[in-house]
Amino acid sequence: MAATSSVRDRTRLEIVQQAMTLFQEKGYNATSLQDIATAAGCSKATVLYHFSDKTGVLVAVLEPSHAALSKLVAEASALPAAEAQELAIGRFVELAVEFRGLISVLQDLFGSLGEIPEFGGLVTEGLRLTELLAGGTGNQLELDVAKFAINGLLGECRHPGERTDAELHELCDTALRRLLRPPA
Amino acid sequence: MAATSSVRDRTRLEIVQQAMTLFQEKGYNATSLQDIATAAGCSKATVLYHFSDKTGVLVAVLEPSHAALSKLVAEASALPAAEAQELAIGRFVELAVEFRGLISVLQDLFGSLGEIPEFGGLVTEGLRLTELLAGGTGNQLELDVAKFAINGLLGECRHPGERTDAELHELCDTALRRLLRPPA
DNA sequence: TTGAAAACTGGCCGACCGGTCAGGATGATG
DNA sequence: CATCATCCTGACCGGTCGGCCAGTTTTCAA
Repeated sequence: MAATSSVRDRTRLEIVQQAMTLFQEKGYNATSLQDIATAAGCSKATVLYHFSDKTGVLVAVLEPSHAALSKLVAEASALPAAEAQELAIGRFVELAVEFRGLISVLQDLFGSLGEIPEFGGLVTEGLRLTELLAGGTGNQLELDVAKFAINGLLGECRHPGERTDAELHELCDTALRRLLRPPA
Repeated sequence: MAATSSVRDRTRLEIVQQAMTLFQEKGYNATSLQDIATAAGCSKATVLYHFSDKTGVLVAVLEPSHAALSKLVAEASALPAAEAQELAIGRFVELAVEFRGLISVLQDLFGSLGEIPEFGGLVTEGLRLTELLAGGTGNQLELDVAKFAINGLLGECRHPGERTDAELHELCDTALRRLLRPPA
């Protein structure tokens, strides 16, 4: 009974999907509410009827990937350092490939992400992921290299097409394993 | 006789310097012509008197770093692959540190850089740098890893303060040398 | 000193932005 | 069929943006 797709749900879904596409193509800031509304086949006012404001649309677009990241960090955190690093590398690469289109959206907002309360957790989990990738050592250089790795990976996923998922996966896996030293 | 700083040159310089600071602090898109004018102590119309449009200010701000990149690419291109790679790594790291503040500006514009004619050369030279860093091999994976490296380095230079130039230099050098295999 | 060229500015314009609101259309329920 | 909540929209608002232009001020050489 809960699975019936109400009119509400259908419209919301259409808005979120079209917004996701536009955010990936033009970036969050360069996409207007009118753009989203036109693509979704409704009026700008309708978008704002379903979402509190433009940020609300962004939160909905990013929700699945955010949840996946949270899950990864939680699982890896429960493991010893060495296994946690191994798990983090493998699953993070998978995640990056799966959500490759959304990554440019994130990069577009890196400076202002912290200012949106809904994304406080995302920032925290990003930092936690850095530690996991660094292999649990407190070594500052290794931590910074891990951040370097994340940046490289995020940047690499930006340019669309041209690369299959398999190719992207191999590239990210290779680069991460060259960069990240196993923990001492 | 050519070195006398005319009124024109003094105002232009002030505008460019203030614009550079603002672009670094808030990003290009988030900085308005009025912001630049206020910081430079003149009116918005004056900014547009000295520069054709907002893009013109950006071109002037980026000109020194663009020139430095061109020089690096030109010098390295004249060398055999192995020496070219070595030179490219060392000098590119130095460049990144020297212009670290401007890098966030570049990243802010990565999607739209190609649309500005003045920056066509910059994009071309970025691609050429990729080849040089990859060690001249046609190997696609190594080329992609080189791009990965550039992205990581650019991303790492974004966050201001906190890291001294020396620390940033060490980090970038370490990461690049781990990532980039010497040519076969 | 003077007059033309260079430098500068206030005020204005059209476009677009995110967001609000009163009211019309639609669909489920009795 | 009537009713009422849900869904949706056109019109509008205050604000910011990049850019333009007519006209004033400053500079500087003759």
